[in-house]
Amino acid sequence: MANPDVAGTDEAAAKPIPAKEVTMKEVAAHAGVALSSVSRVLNDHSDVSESMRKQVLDAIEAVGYEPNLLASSLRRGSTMTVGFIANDISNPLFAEIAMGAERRLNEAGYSMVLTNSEGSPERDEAMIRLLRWRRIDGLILSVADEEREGTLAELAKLSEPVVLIDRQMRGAAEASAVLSDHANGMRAAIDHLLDLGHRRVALISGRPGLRPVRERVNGFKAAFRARGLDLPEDLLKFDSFSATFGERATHELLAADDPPTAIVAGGNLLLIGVLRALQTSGRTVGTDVSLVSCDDVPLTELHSPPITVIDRDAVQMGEAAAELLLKLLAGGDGPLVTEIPTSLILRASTQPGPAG
Amino acid sequence: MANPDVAGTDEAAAKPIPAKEVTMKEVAAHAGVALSSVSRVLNDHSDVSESMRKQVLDAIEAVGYEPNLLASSLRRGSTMTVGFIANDISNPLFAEIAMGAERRLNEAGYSMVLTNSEGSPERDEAMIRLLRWRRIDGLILSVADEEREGTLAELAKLSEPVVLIDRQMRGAAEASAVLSDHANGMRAAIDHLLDLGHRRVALISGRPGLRPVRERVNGFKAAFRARGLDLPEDLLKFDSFSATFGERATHELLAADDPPTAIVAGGNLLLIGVLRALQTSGRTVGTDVSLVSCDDVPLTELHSPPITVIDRDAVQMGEAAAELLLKLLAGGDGPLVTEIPTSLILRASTQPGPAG
DNA sequence: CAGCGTATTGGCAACGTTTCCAGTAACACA
DNA sequence: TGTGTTACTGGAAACGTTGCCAATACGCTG
Repeated sequence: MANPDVAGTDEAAAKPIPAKEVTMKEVAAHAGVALSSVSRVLNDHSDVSESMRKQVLDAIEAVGYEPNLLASSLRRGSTMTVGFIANDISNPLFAEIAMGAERRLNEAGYSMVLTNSEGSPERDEAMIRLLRWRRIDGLILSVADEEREGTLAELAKLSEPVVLIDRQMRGAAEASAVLSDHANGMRAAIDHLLDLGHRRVALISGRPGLRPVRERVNGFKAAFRARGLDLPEDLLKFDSFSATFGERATHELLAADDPPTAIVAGGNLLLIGVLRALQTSGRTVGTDVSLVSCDDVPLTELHSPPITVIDRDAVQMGEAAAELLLKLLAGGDGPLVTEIPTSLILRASTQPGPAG
Repeated sequence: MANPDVAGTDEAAAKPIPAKEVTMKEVAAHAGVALSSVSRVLNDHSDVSESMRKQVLDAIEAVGYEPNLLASSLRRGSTMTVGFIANDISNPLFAEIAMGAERRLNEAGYSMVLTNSEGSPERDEAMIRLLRWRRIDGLILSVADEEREGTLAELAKLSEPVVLIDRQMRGAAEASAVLSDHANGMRAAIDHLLDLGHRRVALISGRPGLRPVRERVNGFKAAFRARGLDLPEDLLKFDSFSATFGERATHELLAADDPPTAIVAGGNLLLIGVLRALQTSGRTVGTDVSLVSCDDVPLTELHSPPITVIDRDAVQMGEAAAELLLKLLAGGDGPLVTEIPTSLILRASTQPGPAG
């Protein structure tokens, strides 16, 4: 009576028919065999006769059976699922990392659950917890805040293997990670600018709470120190990795008494802000102000003039992360670390400076 | 004896201790109550005394209980999970749609599983199947091929609600969808170019197998027809939505006898190819060839000259998709369709043409 | 012909939840 | 004191799998 008109009418029922799920039990009944035999066929067990296999497969076909991965995972204790927490999927860089990771994981039979923390540490925590409750087999993540206690606590409760992307966390000497060599990349970029005669070099970046920032600052400092030059402390601007901050910081820098002759933008969103600011303040990239950005995106290549960048292979980072995780899942013991190189791509946005 | 040294040694064991999972059973035992009471507390059932609630919550705290969502979902018959299949996460457009959808779904207590078909219809199918087997409660997707039989078949087997993003599928009059109004956007863009005096207008796009392409072509034709002008059939190039095709098509167009004076790129990847080709062939955007692209990305705004685009709010599309799905999940009956408007953003890449 | 290994199959107890149904105690009322 | 009601609690059966163990049949050896 819940479904008075189940029979007959070919008019599509308003409410989808509850449609009792077809289970292995129905398959077994239809084939006239035991439940366990169906299971054996489905899992390619060795002790299955050819006739049994055929009988069961036919029955599966006949009744339209579809496995229930929830039940299977519950029983097996493994979900064949890996979580991926990105702090901003809309950033093409992360998207590429995710792609690389997913491709490799799929090859190995795992599927990937991608979630977005939108740069919020609270969401990081919530996502880790949720994925843990869903019993993922492993986790790849790039936390929004390396210092956050809550995140560390949530991770500590996770007994499955974890691989960090470009992050290092305290009390997690045991954490596996894929790290890109930002320090050397930045070192090369600053050397290049210094060679061109620039001395007033600005760096606009997110907060040093994150490894990429720390490493880049290290590279930055190293380059100046190596030549016995003073660090232009007043030109280092740290806040968020956003376009709005990039714009604000650039305006501040340009308005100062002794403005920079070169600017390094620490990410593709920051770059957008920097370019906007340069444009509205009427400066020309290259001739008025030299410019270096981090990570190669379409904009850097197609801008006029094209923009010099510190690049790295994001897809490769994702693949490497998946690779490490798979090793750990196979029982390998960590921590495992892969370092991804960076390279400096020279373009017309970097031109000789005052002393050059 | 599987774990001879479980006790005592604080030296971290090489293999993580199997760590028998803490279940509701342990909570019940520790609190000295029945399993069902623990469940009632956890699910905020009405008939629970205050003392019982406290007792159970304390026990949960004490034994460090964590819910097993697999078991819960199996029993309940609902996973509170929605699948999202994108055909290219690395495209910022899809990333924004995904963000919008996830945000809205999270508010409603659902979590989103994002997967990437990388533009492959086979992967589309595999993903739909996998998500079905994982017993998702609903699906948002943008298929790679609207005609593909296999995809239709997989979708037909899915009894949960589905919302398409910018797609229309045969035999799925019953499919809910979020559609953007590409036809009017393109119509406006072409009108604009015709007003400027362009007659030789080229369109570079993916294959007409996808709704956005069909709709744009409709808008394109409508604009010409409305003025009694002949359609420049030779300037319509359809293949893939890739940068390489954009580049190849542009070279072909420019090399022809009567090259276009304006080009419309049907997507942000195509645009990259078009710009590369224009650059290598020494044409200046705006003065030599007018240019219109679809979807506003950083590159279009910051290019010199800035590029005129047919824009739409991608985040809003994602939110709308989630909204529709939530209505369907709440028992509303479909099909539901939301149309998202497009708008033409005029920039310097479109300049007067020969007849203007 | 008894005995035994081999190959295959069936039965059943898990996995960790939720939910229905009964049961209990306390209490008020007649 | 018996009865009905209310407010809670416990027990047990699901949900759809998998994997262990026992059971069966068969062919072969001694």
